[in-house]
Amino acid sequence: MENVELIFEDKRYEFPKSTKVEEVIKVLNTKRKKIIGIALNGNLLDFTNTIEESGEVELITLDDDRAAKFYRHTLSHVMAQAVLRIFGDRVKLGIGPTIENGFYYDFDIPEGIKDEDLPKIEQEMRKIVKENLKVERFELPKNEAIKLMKEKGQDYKIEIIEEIPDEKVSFYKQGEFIDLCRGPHAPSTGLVKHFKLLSVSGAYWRGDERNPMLYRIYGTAFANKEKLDEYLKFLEEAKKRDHRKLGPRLGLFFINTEVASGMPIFPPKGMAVFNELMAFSREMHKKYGFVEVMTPMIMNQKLWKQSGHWDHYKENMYFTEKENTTYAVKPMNCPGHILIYKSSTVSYRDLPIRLFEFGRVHRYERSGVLHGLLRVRSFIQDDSHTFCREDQIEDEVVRIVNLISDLYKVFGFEYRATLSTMPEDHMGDEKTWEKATNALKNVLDDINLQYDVAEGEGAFYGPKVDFHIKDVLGREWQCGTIQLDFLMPERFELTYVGSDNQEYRPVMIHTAKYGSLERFLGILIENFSGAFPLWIAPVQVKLLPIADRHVEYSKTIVKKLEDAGIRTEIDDRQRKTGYKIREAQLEKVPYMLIVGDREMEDKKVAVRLRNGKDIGEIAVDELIENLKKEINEKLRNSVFE
RNA sequence: GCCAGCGUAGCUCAAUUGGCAGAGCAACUCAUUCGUAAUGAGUAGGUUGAGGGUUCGAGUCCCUCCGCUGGCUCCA
Repeated sequence: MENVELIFEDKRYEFPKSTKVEEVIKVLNTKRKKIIGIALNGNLLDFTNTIEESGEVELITLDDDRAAKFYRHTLSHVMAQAVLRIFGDRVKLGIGPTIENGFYYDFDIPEGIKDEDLPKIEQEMRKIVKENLKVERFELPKNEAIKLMKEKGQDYKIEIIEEIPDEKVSFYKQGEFIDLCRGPHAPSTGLVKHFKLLSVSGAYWRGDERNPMLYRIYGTAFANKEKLDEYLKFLEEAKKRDHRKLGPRLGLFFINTEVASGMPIFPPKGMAVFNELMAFSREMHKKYGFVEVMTPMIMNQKLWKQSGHWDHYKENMYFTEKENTTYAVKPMNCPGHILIYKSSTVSYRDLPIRLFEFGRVHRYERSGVLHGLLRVRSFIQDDSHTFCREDQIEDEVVRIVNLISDLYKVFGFEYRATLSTMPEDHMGDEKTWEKATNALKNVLDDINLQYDVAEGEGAFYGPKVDFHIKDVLGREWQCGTIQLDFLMPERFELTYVGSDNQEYRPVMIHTAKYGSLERFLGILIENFSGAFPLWIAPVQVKLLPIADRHVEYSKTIVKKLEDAGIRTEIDDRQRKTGYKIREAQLEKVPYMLIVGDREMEDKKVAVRLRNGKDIGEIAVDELIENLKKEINEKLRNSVFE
């Protein structure tokens, strides 16, 4: 019989091929407790798997990060088992995978699941954990597997089995519960004690809204109680940083949902932040060779028919009518920029032409998807369109990637890049799409930018590279985007004159860097929990005179700071200093300047930071110099720290 | 849009089984002139998201609509 050779902690072991992992662990392990599985050459295997290849083995104990894959998966089965016990056999199972920080399972239940059912299900789950059921695995040929699922009335499972290409499929069994599953799983239900069910929601079967809606229960689970509590506490803390709470409280924005859902309104403080963000983006665009333009908000629908929006984007557009003519409120800025390109004859010497606009766009979004500033119906994009020759694509895309990464660096944001390919609903032929997609792919590979591929997620006119940033709960939001487009130049018959005096077709690169300024601001609020870096803080300095007799001197300081271009306020109300400090701190004002008799005497100010640090007395000129440095260099921390 | 939950003063939250809508903070007035996270007293603030129904009586029970939250779908 064939043997396999395993290396474990520098020692060699031999086993007959196809030995069960459970047996291997018995031999390898002497003392370790709570072993949940192994990694063989980095692949996760549970107790029920067999060893089919030689290689290096690691034991995975419950506290190993990789253990979560095992016990969360098992918990989704435990949850399904509990649901079946409570609601009976008419429950049909959908899918039940692990996710970041937890797991879920989708159920088809005639009477539905309500929030109040969760404690009941959780209780039954704890019973199953207590029963400490052994988790077993078996394989069946597909036709027998289908027969088994038919007996159990599990229609959705049959659908899945039919699509599995392998000859055999695997099942996992614990007590009376059997589920089609690839694994891996914990060795028994007794090992997975620290969990909590979080919410119920609807989810279409296979994510398609033409399919029936199933009930999805989300849960979270960790290796020990401390980690579970820590995560639950994190969720609580995250709520406090939610931009939808913080933003209005800090006077940054609000949304009047009765009048205009998804259309944020910006009072002075929000506008101050907005202006800084725009000024910075403007500066960067200039540095990277873009020129700023402006185009109308409302244009004749025939423009949108020509661009392809009418055929592929109509559902997301707002329309208005006057004098028997239909106009569209722009959902994108590209057609406007195309008009600018077409307004003169372009020579190959003029290319690339890089047009840039802070364009306000309106897009109809279904009511259920709106989310504070992160998902709105009206927003400003720092949008640009580069018109260039095909041989210039690479340079231009690299230029934009650099611009985006320079921009994000200042905020300290990490991003994830994705390459989105041709969607179902698209313009143009597949050959053009392939050309465009490969062009983008080549650039990304050349500059060594890591990315995931998002199949079918491209824009209707071309493939794109998106930059995603996380919010406070770890949800990712698409911000920057680079879209390569061979099709709109075609539809608008854009041309340039080559050196041979012939006409050629340019290529368009659509991009947004922040993406939507609204969305970017929302993410900023959450990431800094409202305590912005000095350069974007709406109020940068607040004067806090101790008594009325200090107000006049304080106002001379306000004047000095304002003259230096620093956004300054004074709190000259008749309140105690402690009260004023508390308020300024809750407003997250970066610098509080306290002025009393001592400071007036010394011709100085006492500086306090919003984190509570007392910097002591400083001369105003020296303070201004330091603040200017902090602002100009866009530092994220105080120069006094 | 779909599934589930929620909607009381500007904000945070109370209101036994259906039985007189209330508190803190904020606002306003007055007093207080105060040193690193809340000075005191007083005043005002509401068609309980909207509309309909059941009832002697509805914030509370039922229906419809609007909005929000978590997901799904869609997307910057």
